[in-house]
Amino acid sequence: MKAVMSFSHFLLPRCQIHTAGSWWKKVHDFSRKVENSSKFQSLGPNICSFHGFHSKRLNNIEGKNIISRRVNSIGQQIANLTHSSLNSSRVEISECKSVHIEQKIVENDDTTKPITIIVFDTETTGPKRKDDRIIEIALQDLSGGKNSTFQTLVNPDRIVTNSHIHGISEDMVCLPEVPRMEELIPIFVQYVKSRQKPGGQVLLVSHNCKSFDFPFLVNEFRRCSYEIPSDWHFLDSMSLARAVKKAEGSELSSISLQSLREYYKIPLIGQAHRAMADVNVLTQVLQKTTHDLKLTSSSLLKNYAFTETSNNSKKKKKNSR
DNA sequence: GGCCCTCTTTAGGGCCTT
Repeated sequence: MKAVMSFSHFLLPRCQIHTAGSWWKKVHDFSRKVENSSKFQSLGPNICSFHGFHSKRLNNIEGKNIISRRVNSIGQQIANLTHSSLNSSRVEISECKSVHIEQKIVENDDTTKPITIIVFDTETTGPKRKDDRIIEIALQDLSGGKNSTFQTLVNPDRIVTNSHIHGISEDMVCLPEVPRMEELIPIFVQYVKSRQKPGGQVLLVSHNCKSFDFPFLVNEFRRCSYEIPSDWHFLDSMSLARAVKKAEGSELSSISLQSLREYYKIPLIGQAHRAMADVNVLTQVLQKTTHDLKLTSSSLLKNYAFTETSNNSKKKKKNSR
């Protein structure tokens, strides 16, 4: 018999810039909890601190001492920051009340390898992956529970050319208290690891992932001398949307996230093109599409997912033709 | 840029993401 994994839809707080001055404290609290938890310890010592993992790569880069000092001092910064020094919360790791909704995705048959599905979205300074930078990231672990969502603005140290799209301006991100990518990556990786079940797999889902979010993430990781963890699997939900559109009798007009939202009559909570608002929509779109296509989480992983390694191999094959 | 579709595959155009 196939087990059934319920998706939960999380209510606010999510789509807002949250209240005063708690973002570093929340990261700090989160880090401390994760470090102290037996679950986290079981994931391996390299993940247990901000500075511990991928240190070989980090030590090879120019200015390593500066970055190491910054990463190492995050805890101290958190402790030192006062509410009066911050105008708004930039990072949010939240504990949310969950609301069970009807849509479910059929869990994989192979229950020995539980799959953590995390929907994510990024906002950037522009559409060019080589030149532009990430300025906002939001994630939502569909298994729900404590700390199931994560969102943050990111300081890109450059002009934001497309505020008209997402409403994020330089005034909001080019601030000393907003974390830069090199500071955020360890926290980001640690968060994902903390959601991964022991011995399980992780599947990161976004819309247009292959051509947009994934290459942006790869570039940011490389720029900061980190590597995408080899056990991270990615899924582009556009491939599911194409399958739904192609299905007989489908009235889906296009495979954009907006069209999918309208097609499935999903209400928009928050501002479209803000990371967490889009994550909310995609979470529900994913439930609907997997339901329509009768896909299990293991079939998602097997038939639709890719890793950085598999993606590179495919590119090499293509280029060698 | 990657993917899909077609007026195709020795290619070109449109969609999608910001």
